[in-house]
Amino acid sequence: MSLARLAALLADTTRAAFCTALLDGRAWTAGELARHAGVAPSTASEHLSRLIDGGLLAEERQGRHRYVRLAGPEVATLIEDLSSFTPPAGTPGGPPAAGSPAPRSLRESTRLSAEARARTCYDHLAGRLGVTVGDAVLARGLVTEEDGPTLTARGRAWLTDLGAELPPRAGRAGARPVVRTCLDWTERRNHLGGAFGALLCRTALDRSWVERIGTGRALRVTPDGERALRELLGVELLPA
Amino acid sequence: MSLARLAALLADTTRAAFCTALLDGRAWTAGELARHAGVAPSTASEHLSRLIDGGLLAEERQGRHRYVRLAGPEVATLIEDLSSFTPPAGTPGGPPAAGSPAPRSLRESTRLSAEARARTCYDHLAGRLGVTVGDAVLARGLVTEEDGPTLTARGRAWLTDLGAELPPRAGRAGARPVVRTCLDWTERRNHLGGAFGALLCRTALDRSWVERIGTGRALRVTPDGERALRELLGVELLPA
DNA sequence: GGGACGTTTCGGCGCCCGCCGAACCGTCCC
DNA sequence: GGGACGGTTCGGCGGGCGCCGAAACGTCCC
Repeated sequence: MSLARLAALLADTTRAAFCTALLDGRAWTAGELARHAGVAPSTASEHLSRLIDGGLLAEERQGRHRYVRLAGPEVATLIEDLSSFTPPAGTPGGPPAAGSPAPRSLRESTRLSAEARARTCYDHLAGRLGVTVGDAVLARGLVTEEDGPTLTARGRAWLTDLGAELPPRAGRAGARPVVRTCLDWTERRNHLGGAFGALLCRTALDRSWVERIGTGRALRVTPDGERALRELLGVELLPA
Repeated sequence: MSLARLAALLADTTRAAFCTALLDGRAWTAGELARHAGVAPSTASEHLSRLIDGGLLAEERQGRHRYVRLAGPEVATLIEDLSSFTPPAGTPGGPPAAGSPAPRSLRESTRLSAEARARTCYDHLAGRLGVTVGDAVLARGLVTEEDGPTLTARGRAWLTDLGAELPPRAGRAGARPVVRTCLDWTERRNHLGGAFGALLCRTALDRSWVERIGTGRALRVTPDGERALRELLGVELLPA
């Protein structure tokens, strides 16, 4: 596949909307995506097939449902890179954004504020929670930003204490970078991505420090989570 | 500009060919690009205007010529990222590649072999020279690949000895990373990019360690360059 | 001034692609 | 079995976009 072909996959507003939606890291059904983008199910179906053929999405069939998700972290990174190339607020999937219509319903509005508080961004933490954790990790010297974000020896030890382990090839040439900064749409500041960010998020979910709210990308911090944040990172969360 | 709009700029084979050509880091005239891509000058003109409007290219008018180049390192990185996403040999701008027609002329063939030996990849070194330098820098501990490529203290000292200086904000959040690996099209291995790679290339050109051959991206290593490589990096170049 | 040349603007053509609705297929559940 | 529902396939429509050639504009050089 050529550069042009790959770009063409993302060059359609509907397909782009699908990909941005899938940036939450979850699997969506074809119908959900169709409604989300405001197109007929038949149209969505065709788009999905093209995105899958192109290797951007992976599918998983369950009964009469067709679940799709981003094919991998590289795809998420690619889409983030492209999106962050042009952040003039108001992009679909972006922040409430001046100039874009205000949320039309109460339901919509609570969803937005929940997502602003804490959510996933592909496979890592975002929203105020993500930015706060990122700041704390930096302040405690677990990660340094000298010469590009890097996990320090201290950070490595911290992970070991935590009982969490990075994938063996993380950071090697061609593999996923250990630490990546990712521009947070709602906070307009960086949060942590990369293998380290993903590991943190996975750990937090595994240990029930955070839970999914409903079917979206929004998260809730549990009491266990608040305690863990305080003890491990010295972070005191503001009340919602 | 939305994700889709940005992608649409690269979703056309002609515009993609322009961008890949411009990855050599030089400024091309509109006519050169038109001939390179095999389209009428009028067509090329329109494409260029769109790419410039979209912020991917920068233009500079000189007399009756319109010179264009990539708007910045971020653009180069973006295009590299997209291209490297799909390296099934035979891509335009890629390696000679099995399945693609062999070079049709002697001129073409010598150009290709010169580029395979040494060339620029946007603003850093590529080809066998680029890969060799990358290996040496790694072997001497100037750069480490633990946890993502990073410049070491030793590398920093080496730069000072050399009298070369990184831009002040390099590596900071949002700024250009100091070291980046970039997949080499001809060698199928990584060479060095990022601010460090660019600095090396600039220094080499400034001090006449390498020279441009003709108007393309190909480079020639000068006798001074061979000496510098030997003394600074312990590299012995193979005869062409 | 005049000719060569690089570039741009404008019409016009043709194709590709995204969209929908209708019909159909599978799965799930009563 | 039958109905509801999610997804897919197909035909057809419309718009956008890339292409070219012709004509015009600017610059450079004789």
